[in-house]
Amino acid sequence: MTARDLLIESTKRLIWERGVNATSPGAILNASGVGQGSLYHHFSGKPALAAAAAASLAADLQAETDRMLGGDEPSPLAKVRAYVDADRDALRGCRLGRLAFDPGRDGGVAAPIAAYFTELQRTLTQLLDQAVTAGELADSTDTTAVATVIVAGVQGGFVLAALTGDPRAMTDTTRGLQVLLQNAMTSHAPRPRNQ
Amino acid sequence: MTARDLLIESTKRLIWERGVNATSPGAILNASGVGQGSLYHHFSGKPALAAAAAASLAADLQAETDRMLGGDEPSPLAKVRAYVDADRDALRGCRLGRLAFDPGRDGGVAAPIAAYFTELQRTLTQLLDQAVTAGELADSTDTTAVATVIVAGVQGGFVLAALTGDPRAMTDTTRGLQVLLQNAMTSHAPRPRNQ
DNA sequence: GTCTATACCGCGATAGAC
DNA sequence: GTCTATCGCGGTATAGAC
Repeated sequence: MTARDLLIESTKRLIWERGVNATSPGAILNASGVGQGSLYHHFSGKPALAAAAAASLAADLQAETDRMLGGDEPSPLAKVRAYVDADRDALRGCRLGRLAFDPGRDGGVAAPIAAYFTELQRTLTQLLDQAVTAGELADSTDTTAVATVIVAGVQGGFVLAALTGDPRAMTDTTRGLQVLLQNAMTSHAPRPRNQ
Repeated sequence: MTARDLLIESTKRLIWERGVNATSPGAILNASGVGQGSLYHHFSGKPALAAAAAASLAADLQAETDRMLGGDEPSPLAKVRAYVDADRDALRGCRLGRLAFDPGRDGGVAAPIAAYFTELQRTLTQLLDQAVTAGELADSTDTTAVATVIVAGVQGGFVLAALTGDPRAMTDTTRGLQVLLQNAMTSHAPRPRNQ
């Protein structure tokens, strides 16, 4: 493994554990076993290295969600349900979401993260639209709102689990999201509104 | 205002803006106009000051939610709906939730925050239980899951808004949560007067 | 109680040898 | 390309005068 790759891999791991701001070049050099000169040879400085690591993390997550939400096999709704129920290490936090309020999240780091979440929200909305077309969900379903609350719910599950130290915050949250999807299904279509 | 209070108020403001780890004693002294000696006279160090500020922030939020969820006037479900639709400055983040992955969130800071969220989740669950008893929600409602996904959804809305720079992430999320509550209502329940 | 002066250390980066 | 040596700066805290 080249020094450049070692630096990126170590930075990715440290960013997941402590965030960008709290990850120092010294810690990265320690973790990677690379000398200081290599860092500043391959990158202009810490911000550039952090940006490269963030882009790689975003690519990793993108690949994982693609594997879960792509393909033609299960129904659109089943894919969304699978995303909600995916295995998550609740206490470690989302590799990207945990950086939302990290002071080290400058432009270079922020861009790939924003792109990942925008794309995830778009993909889920499309799947929900397909589920409506396929008759899996009621016609009246607000697919944008449902897709957003799913992504937000998962991120908030990570936040609550970390804050309380209790991973059940995540499982309770995803159970609530499944209730939302269940009640949106056509067999349980919303009752007529009185008015 | 005493020096001690000035220090706590300035620290609260800076913690909201940058988090605990990225708030230095120097910045606090600058913001408060207090001398360095006063800080270390009233507090053993930065961790103790941060803990006092976190406790004060938690008390502020507790008072705000008490005002919204307490009293006997509106129905239990209407209170929960009001919490979901409360005014929020999405891009600034939740004063407490944004600290979930802050490396400076040590035991002294973490405890009052965890207590606030545990209590909020408990209160919402109770209100939802009352709503079931009152016939506002279906008997089969998983009140723990719904309460948790509401708290998590709001926190995740903050996260997504910050990550994408778009406050609509919060409004889309709360709309999704209202759909969840709407679909959990019983057909015979009186509808809330707002929306 | 509050102030200024001082100290120590690690962060982030540069210089220049090999 | 990689290494070690060095630098300036700010974070965090202590000392001691007033």
